[in-house]
Amino acid sequence: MSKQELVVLAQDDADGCCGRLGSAPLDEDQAGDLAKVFKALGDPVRLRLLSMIASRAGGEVCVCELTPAFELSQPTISHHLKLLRQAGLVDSERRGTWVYYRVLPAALERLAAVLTAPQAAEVNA
Amino acid sequence: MSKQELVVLAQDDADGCCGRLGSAPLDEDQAGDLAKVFKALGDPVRLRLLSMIASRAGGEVCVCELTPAFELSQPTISHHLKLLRQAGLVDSERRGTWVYYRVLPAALERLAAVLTAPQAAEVNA
DNA sequence: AGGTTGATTCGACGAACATCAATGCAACCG
DNA sequence: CGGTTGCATTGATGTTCGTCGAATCAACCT
Repeated sequence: MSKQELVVLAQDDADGCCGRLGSAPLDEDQAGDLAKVFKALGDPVRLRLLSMIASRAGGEVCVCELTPAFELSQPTISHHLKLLRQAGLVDSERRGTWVYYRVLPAALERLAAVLTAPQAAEVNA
Repeated sequence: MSKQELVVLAQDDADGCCGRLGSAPLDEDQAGDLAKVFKALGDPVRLRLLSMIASRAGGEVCVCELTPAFELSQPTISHHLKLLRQAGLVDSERRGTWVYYRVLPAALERLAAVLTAPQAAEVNA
């Protein structure tokens, strides 16, 4: 089920200091990978889906619970969930009849780290 | 120059607990506003532009320095900078002949906060 | 004023995207 | 087995987006 996720969220920051926006200009590859993830977040429906999954106590939400929360067709919701999966933000698991989605916290953390300023050299006040 | 920025990055978190993804499902408005910002980040060129601006020690970068860093036309770069501006991520100022861009750190911080998990109620291990 | 350089705006075009109806696949149940 | 329900995939369509060339605006400099 969790086939091809993006690597940018899984890498272990081996090269000293990753891809923080404020540390050094991103090269094309880093920017391309990161852009795919942010693009996945750049849709209201996907953001709501992600927040519905992330804010669930048990950590898991059934698709059967997500779909009726929107005034969109079932294939459309499925499509958005697929994009969130391919972005490496969530994972899914089938248990019997139903499919459950779960957030991959490491992905969100890494993304937040990218945005966190490394209080770069006195941002001249 | 800094005309219409999005409000989502400027609000002061008055309503108890903002729009953290893990706290509660986002409503349509929150999701819509946030999506605009993430959409602005969902392009490799804009990410590189933002990182070039953010990683600059002085905090400011001249457009004349950004444009030649890409194999794209000047209008295209200007367009991307405009989107970053409208997303409330950067601000620009004209000084004489040249225009300088600067990151709005609060915007990035707020965005990072949205992605930061509030270690919600025991993510059942 | 006229000319030059830096930057934004405009108009157009192809690519990518969000959406849906129809179909396909998987698991349950009689 | 055949029927039903839950979810994913396919194919098609209207919209948005990224890009460019051309035109425009802003500031400098004779």
